Parts: sequence; structure tokens; C-alpha cells
Amino acid sequence: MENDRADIHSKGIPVLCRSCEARHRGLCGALEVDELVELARHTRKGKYDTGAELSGEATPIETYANVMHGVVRLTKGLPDGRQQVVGLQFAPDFVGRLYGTEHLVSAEAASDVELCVVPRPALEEMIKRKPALEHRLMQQALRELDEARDWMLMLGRKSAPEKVATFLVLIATHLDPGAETATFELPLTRGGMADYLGLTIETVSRQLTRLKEKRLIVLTGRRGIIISNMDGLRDEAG
Amino acid sequence: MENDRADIHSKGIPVLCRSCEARHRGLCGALEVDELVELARHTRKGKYDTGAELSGEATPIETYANVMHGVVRLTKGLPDGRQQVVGLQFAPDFVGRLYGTEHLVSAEAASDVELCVVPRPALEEMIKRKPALEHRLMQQALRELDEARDWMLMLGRKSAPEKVATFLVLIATHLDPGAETATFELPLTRGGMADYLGLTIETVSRQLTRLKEKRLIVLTGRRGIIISNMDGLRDEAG
DNA sequence: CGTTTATTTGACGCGGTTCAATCAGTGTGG
DNA sequence: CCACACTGATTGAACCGCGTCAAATAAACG
Repeated sequence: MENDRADIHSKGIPVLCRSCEARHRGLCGALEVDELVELARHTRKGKYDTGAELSGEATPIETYANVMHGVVRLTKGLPDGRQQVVGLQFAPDFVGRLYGTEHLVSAEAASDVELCVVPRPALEEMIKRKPALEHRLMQQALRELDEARDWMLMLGRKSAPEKVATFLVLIATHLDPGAETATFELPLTRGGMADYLGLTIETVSRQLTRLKEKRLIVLTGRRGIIISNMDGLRDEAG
Repeated sequence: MENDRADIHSKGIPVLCRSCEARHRGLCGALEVDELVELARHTRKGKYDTGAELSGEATPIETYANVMHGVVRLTKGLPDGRQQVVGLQFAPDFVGRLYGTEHLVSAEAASDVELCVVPRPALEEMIKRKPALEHRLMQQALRELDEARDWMLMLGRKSAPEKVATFLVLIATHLDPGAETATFELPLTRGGMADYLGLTIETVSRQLTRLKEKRLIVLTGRRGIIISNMDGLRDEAG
């Protein structure tokens, strides 16, 4: 219903695109209706269960995608199995290394995920004809670079307590900027957080109980969390 | 002389641009001669001594720049003084956060540096008229993002010995890919390396002497280094 | 040369990993 | 509906890598 109202002038918009955030805030917002139709001829919707691997490190790039729903986790691994999360992509983010020949990261579904998948040549050809597309992708790439650098500061210089607090503030801010309190489900398991923060599962767990004992957060079940004192948490984040 | 030969068909090319790498491998390679002339009307050459601050964190962005000579170090800091290097820019890299409102990193001259400085509006306006410019900048942004993610893996998951070895291999590869031996000056002090690797000066120093005792490298004076066994070093890098 | 600054080296302690055991939540089959 | 297994999370104890503090050494510079 809500969507119908919003799309009242949307005659001709592909069904697939009707409820896709990428059309508004994401990549496809740069397209006119006829261009959207053309691009949509090449795209398909892909559903993936939690944990599914979307693309492996060092495999050839055949498709790009937009996240329609869920969270995609980008990781890099060392030969001995150690791994590091290097990116989290939410709707309507673009996923894939534009102009690359092979994947430099592995992408997996951190939750149940829906993607809008487009073959590499189709998108690249459209970009050539439509610089505004590249402009959008540029904006996202620059934003990701900003995030990556914040993240590097955290990985290189923050202590374990600071890292965990930083992570919680980050997620909470992502959901509702400026709130003093927040209740939500963590998008990652303890192991996922550990890989994100460059810590071990045990250390993450210990830091969470420490914050709990300080009454800054409440842990509800496996994934649930209530941040009861955001400012206090921000102090912990350093 | 060499340059004259290369520029034999370069009638009309601005003096400033004659010997600039950015014209060939960098940003300005996307421009026709007349466009180059136009852009050059807005640019100025800036010289900075080692250690000079080019732009501070959280200051407004008024100019962009291309590195003509030397190395620019990008860092982020924590309130208490801890800092982390988040990027190293060599000629002919572009420096500055395109479309940003304020600097998110601090930029300083890691060596004596020459920049080609262009005011923000001049470049942004030219980009609008010339999508190929944005394409070049996109390529660099994506490359930097790739590097940033490698770096995150290193910061988050590698041990101090691995970090130092990784750094040496990286620099050596940058200078001469595929060589089994290399002699060069380190582009950073011990402190610089520490900030890059997320370590302390002392740890960096200890790891270097450890590699020296393993006969993988030879240290000559303060900055000089000879890598005598690149493969051995690669093993150490994990 | 003497001074200054960068680097090396040593001693020590803490933070975070490792290894191991327990606990809690979720699902399954009897 | 409960017993059981399974996976993820917590907790504890021991270890050790790296940071911290302090002192010695070496290189650069006037």
C-alpha cells in the first residue's frame, strides 16, 4: 500500500525495481525510467541464506550486485585461516570491485540476503553511456574509503575495550543516529564481531560482560542487546 | 633533454605540466591539451619540507592536489595522541577527499614534497564537464580501497614479526617487483613505520634486528636497508 | 667535538590470546 | 513434553607477545 502510493507515477518501472531501495538512495537512482527498464532486462534477483558464500577471494568477477535486503560481509583471509572482516554492505549498497579482474575479498551473506545481480558487461557498458552512474559509484567508493580508514585507526590503535564499545556505537548510530538508548539485534555473532575488530571471540565476550557490569548495556539472549547509556558507551570508545 | 624529446609535440602545454607525472599516468592524462591549459590557469605549484602539515584533520577542504614529487602521509589521530597512518601517496597520486566538506585525515609531507595545487571549485567544475576526469579519480579511489583492505587484514590479524616483514616486502615490491634482492632507503623513520603498522618504535626496531640476525636483511645506517633474501622475507610476512 | 635526535637494547608488566571447561540457547527425536 | 545433542557464548587459568619505561648507543649536525 505504502509502496503503491509512492509509485503512483511509476508506470513502466520494472516489477523487480518497485520495492528496491537502490532505485531511490542507491545506484539506480541515477537512471531515467527507460534506462532502468533496459538495465533491468539484464538483472536477476538472488536469494541467499545466512552464511552462503556469494563470491570467493581470487575468483574471476562475472557479476556485480546491489544489496536489496540483508547484510553482506566482506572478508580477507590469510593462508593459515586467520581472517579479517574488511567491509559490511547494507541495502542499497553496491557490491563488487568495479573494473577489477578478480575478487580481492570474499563476500558472504551475514544474514539472509537478497541481491539484484547484474552481469559485468551489462553494467560496465551502461556506465560508459551514463556517467551519472559512475558518479554514484564514486560516492559510495569514497564513503567506503572513509570508513576503511576509520577502521584502520581502530584496528591499529584502539584497545579491546575501546574496539567493542566503538563497534556497538557504530551499529547503533547506523540504526538511529543521535539516540541515547537503543534496543536491537546484533548483525554479527561473537565470532563475526571478533573478525571485524581484530580480536578473539573470548575477548569480545569478556568486554561485553564488562560493559554489562558497568550497566552501559543489557544483553538479552544470544543476539539481542540494549544500549542503556549511549554517552557512557561513547566514552568507552575513546 | 629527455623531456624535450618526449614533449616534441607538446606545443602549448603549460610549463608547470611539462615534467609532471600526473599528465601521463595521473589525473591530467584524461585531459586534452586545451583543457590542460585551462586547468593549469587555476593551479599553482607548492613546495613543502619534510614534516610540514599540508592539511589538518577536521579542517575545511579548500583545495585538491596532485603529488608531483615526494611522499605524502595520511594519518588519523585519537584525542589522546595515538595516531595511525592510513595512506601513503606517491607521485602522481591525487590528494584530497573529493566532494567532501572537511578533511577526515591529516596530510603531511613524509619527505620533501612538491604538489600541484588546484582550488576545489575549479576542479569540481571541470569534472562536471569532463567525466573522464572522474573516471581516473575513481580508478585511484578503488585502488586505494583495495590497499586499505589489505592493510586492515594486516593491522587486525598479523603479528609484529609478520607486519614488519610485510612492510619491507611491500616497499621493495613497490620499487622493483619480482627482485630477489634490493638495496634502498626506507621512506619512513622507525616511528613512521610504527604508526603505519600499528606498533611501537621499540617493537619495530626489535623486529628489524631479529630479521638482521636471521640474515634476511642488512641494516646500513639509519635509513638504509639491503634485502638479501626476499623469499625468506616473504615467508616471514605470512 | 659536543649536542641533539633517532635507534637500539634491556627489564618488566599487562592485555589479550590460548586452551579448557562450563553454560545457555536451539533444535530433534523419542 | 522432556532428554539429548549441537552450536554459540561465557568463564577461568596460564602463557606470552608486545607495550612501557629506562638506559645505552649511534648517527646527524652545527
